[in-house]
Amino acid sequence: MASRADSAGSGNGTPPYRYTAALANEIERRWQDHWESADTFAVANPSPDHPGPAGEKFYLMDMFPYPSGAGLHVGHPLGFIGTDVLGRFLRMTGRTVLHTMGFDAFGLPAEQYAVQTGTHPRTTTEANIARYRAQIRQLGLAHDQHRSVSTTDIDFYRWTQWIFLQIHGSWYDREADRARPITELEEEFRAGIRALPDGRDWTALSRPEQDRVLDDHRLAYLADAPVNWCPALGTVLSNEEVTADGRSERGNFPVFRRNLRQWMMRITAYADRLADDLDGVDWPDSVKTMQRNWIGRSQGAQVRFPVAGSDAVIEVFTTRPDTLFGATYMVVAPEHPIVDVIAPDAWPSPRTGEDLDGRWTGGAATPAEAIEGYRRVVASRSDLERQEARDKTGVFTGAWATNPVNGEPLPVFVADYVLMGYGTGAIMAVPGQDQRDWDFATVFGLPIRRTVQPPADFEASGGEAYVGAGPAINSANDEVSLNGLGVDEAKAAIVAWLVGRGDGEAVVQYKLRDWLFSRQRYWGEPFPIAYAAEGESDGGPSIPRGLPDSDLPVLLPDVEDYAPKSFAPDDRDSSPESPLARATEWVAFSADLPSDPERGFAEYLRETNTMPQWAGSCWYYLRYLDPDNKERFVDPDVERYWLGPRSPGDPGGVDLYVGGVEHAVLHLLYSRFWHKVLFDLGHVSSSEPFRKLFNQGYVQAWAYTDARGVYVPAEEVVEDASSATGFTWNGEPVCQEYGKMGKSLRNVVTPDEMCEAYGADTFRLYEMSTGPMEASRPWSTRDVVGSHRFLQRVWRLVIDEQTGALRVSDAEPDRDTLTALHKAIDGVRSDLPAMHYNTAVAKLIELANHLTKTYPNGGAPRSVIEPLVLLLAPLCPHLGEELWSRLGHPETLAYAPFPEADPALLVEDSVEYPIQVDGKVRSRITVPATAGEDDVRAAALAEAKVVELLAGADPRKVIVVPGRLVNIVR
RNA sequence: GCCCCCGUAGACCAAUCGGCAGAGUCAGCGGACUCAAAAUCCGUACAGUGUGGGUUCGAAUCCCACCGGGGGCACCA
Repeated sequence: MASRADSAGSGNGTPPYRYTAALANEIERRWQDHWESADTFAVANPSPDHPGPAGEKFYLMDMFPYPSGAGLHVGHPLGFIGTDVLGRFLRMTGRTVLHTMGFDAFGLPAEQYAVQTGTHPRTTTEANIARYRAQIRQLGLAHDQHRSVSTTDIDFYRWTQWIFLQIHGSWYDREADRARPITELEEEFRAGIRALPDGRDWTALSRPEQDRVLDDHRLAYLADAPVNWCPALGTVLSNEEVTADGRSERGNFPVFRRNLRQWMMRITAYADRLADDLDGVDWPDSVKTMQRNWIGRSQGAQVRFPVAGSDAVIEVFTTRPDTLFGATYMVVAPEHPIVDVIAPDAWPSPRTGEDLDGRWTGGAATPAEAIEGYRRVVASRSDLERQEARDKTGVFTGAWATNPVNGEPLPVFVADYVLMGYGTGAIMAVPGQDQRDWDFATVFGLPIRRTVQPPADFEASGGEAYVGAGPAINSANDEVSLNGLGVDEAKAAIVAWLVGRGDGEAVVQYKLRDWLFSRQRYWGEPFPIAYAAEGESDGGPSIPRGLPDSDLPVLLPDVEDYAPKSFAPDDRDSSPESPLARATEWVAFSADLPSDPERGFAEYLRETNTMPQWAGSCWYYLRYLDPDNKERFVDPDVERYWLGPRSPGDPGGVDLYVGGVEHAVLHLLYSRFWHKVLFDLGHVSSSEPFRKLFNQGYVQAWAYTDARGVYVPAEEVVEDASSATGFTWNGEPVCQEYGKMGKSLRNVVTPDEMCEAYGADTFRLYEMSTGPMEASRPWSTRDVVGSHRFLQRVWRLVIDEQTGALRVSDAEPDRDTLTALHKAIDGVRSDLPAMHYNTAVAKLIELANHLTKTYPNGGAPRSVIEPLVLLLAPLCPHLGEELWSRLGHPETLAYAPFPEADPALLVEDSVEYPIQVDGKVRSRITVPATAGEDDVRAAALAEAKVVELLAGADPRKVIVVPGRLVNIVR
């Protein structure tokens, strides 16, 4: 590495004015300073005295980074450089570009560092941000620095708290299908326009009772719900933060389901809109699919099965009501409360006369004993174990339910393949049409009845449950028959019948759960919420009270100890305890809260949880628009200008949002939800935050392990054909593997090293030329020199390496050179906006190579060199500015017009056509570019080799593809 | 298990509508410069597109099956 850095610098024989790393660094510093002092990339908002920038606006955005202590590696800036190239190109084509970068700075690592060292997380965070800013600055990114924000800025999180209060102060009106202020709901209750869900009279309720009714409707609410408790982290986590195998995404610690009282966000109210509105945004299909899967909408029916000898009714959700006649048993989740209601004291006498199947009872003396035993087994298994062991287990509850379609008795089981968290936590089991039910029925000796006719060879070829389409069979009672109907018709028919009898109805189910929004951490936004210290007048649970806007921001208090109470990773019975709870001076305060009007001036206790890291990232793109606004989170006119819909049906939003696909569900779903709440409440004019989303690829890297499997420093590994693995480190063979760049794999390369060794422009060019923006690609330090050589050639075309003088001439370029230039312009102009930077670079290299060859002793025409410099400038802005200024232009080229291709110069004078005979290239002809199809055909048929091959016979077919080829079929 | 994406020279990557497999970079090879080396420059070889079928005058491109790699979901009724 070190030797490469030296070699790219100036050596003894190096000409004095060569474009070396040292010169590049000097140029880059100078232009970065210039851009900063001239405020080149600042962009103004429209205002009454300033109607708005002239060009059509473009709001360009990167997913903002978390400023980690490790700093940037060469993988991080890939997207940042890509958006910068696009932004610079758009500016040169007359667009008004808003591009800046902020920091997502709340979160665990700074807090964990604080716990270890006692340093305040703000200190660490600010130092990391400063380092990031310096690293980003040296890359020459054209950001409007005035608009940069950090989620940890008090000025920023004040508005995060304000938005929380908006959400807390809202409810979802199903009829209007939008959120409305909770005060309007209260008014409707008071006026009697809207009935209370449980039929009580609003005016007869006490104030705390009224408040609890309202709390039940709020979009942010406290709930005792099963949450993901991570003892090792000492905090609860959202569903999205838990991996499929039941561990924390951060740290990979065990997570347990526990009932705890926590803040939730009613994102489920928006499930339909979040799914449907994906149709209107320009996002990758993969991300849309992931969000749709996560929301998991499915159409089906809810059906009620009465329990024999009891008032209890088991309600099930099914997507296949057409198979109702095939139900042969039922299953409820082990945690389902109805289990305790329906289980009889003793095993029922078997209906058929023989003894109850031993497999059903698990050998227990009573149903209660069997259920208790099974619950214990289930609880002791982790989510991971449950998924690995997919053998069906369960136990009979002793209860029988009645199938509403035919009155058949169905034994009711508990089994952990039915989940409490989905649907109603109970199913009707149809083994004939569902593989899971088939498996369970096989284990427990339950009957199997087909109600959909499988194909003829289905069972012969080993088919078990048949889940495909087909005519219904065995499905009729005295009133309704499904037999012969297709699946969809059968569903409609049976649902209509169920509805008529009051036994069920069509419903829609979602996998999406409400969003767990509180964390037991220090380094996050405090909630603007308080609870009456003396409790509620009726002695019921405390009611959370929103603080008035005038009390914002609620500042994070200083504390001695930043750590939440954490526990052994597998201590499932531990309970969370927030670090803020220990800041007793901060927690207790006196106030006269408007949200608690009856109490008057009283003692309150603050909420001691903090918000999750997602809170700030849910709306930062709005603050970029108006970062200094003291009155509002964003001025409505400013929001409408940058984000507003541009045509009917357009959702509005950021014009291009670039980031990794890892946020496909979490961040992108949460921010869409917040944005829609703000839209419903009239605070923003756009109904979606991000009109277009683009997922950039990752820079990956090779890593090497020695014989013990330990990672060795990748930069010290050499290729060695004599080694069995092809690589050696200190002479010892090492194995190559491919993965993320990171400290643990010992393969980190930093942009700082690259800037030092080659300059930022070389680094930018290299990253952009290694592949299309959406592709992941391996990092290869030794390849960077190729980009550097190209920039040296460009430099040499303009500047004499010996004297430093300009080498360009005022000569007229020849026709070939003009065509080469205009082809390059044409290509680059279409490649850059498509973010096909790799091919744009190739076209620039081609042009530079043409010029080098055509003008080997200098004197390339200024009329070609200047467009070349402008074409290169978005990719290599420092070099672009430097050459532009040396060519005699005093103004920055950041807003110079991007060259346009002259179509007349794109066409060659003549075209060479390959002549295929029967698909094989046999000959070539050259015809004038103006030749028509008939001329080309005639010329091809007259060609000597063709005449010879045809031997006088008429060809069967002659295909002329204009500009491409001729194919003659004999 | 289900769904999605991707397989092109030694490596990274190009190839409008199906139309001559090659734009560019690295590495390789040969040469110029040099006492020599580095740097720089010039020149150059290299694959028939993962495999097997199909459609077509013509397939990297479209269709089917399989193999390999990556990602997502995963007992969601």
